[in-house]
Amino acid sequence: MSTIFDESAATTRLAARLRAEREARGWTLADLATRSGVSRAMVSKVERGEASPTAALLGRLSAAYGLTLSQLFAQVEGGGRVTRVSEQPVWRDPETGFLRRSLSPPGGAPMELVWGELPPGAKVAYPAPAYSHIADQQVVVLDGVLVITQGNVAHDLASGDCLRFGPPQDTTFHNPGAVPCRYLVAVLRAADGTDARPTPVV
DNA sequence: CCGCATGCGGAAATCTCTCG
DNA sequence: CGAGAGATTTCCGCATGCGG
Repeated sequence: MSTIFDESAATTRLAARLRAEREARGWTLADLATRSGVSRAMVSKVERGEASPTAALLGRLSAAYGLTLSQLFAQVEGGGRVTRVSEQPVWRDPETGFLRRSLSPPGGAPMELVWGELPPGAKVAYPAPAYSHIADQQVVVLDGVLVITQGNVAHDLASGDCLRFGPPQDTTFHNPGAVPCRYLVAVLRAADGTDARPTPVV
């Protein structure tokens, strides 16, 4: 019985991706733990698929790699110009039920589209480093209401409203409504040529 | 308020690799 | 082949959120 997506398969693929990224850099678990601020034990569990990382944890790991979350979720294979909905990498935050779908076809384009669904009352927090490799990011709300808080500034968004993100700050997505909030995110990656040395994370 | 489930981190145990 | 060092996994306890 195939659903639109398979979350356990997505978790397994993400785990493999995280390990591959670490090994490609020649980092040990301790190296990654130091750079991301996540404990060695937790990194090990996530890489083995024994723990489901929260959005905040994934944000820290992707920042340590110098990748956006979209790049982390992107399938390595591919190259077509169309990704069918059944092929789009999906990830659900176990803590909040937040659903994230990478829409853009793989292939390294600097711009990526991401689909988000936030359950009623749900709140997802991303640490500032998660945005450190993004040149520009804009969010448009499709259905429901969304409150995006950056630093100590809250932006109330309703259907059709669009927010352009500022410089990297701790950011919270909150759906204060009674129905799920659906929104679209356009991400422009920072052009940072050689990524041999990711920006150190505070 | 209590019990349960889950994410998380510290410390200990175990495994792997290198060198003499 | 054995010792030592480093890397990885496992165990255990704490914190938090949720439902009854």
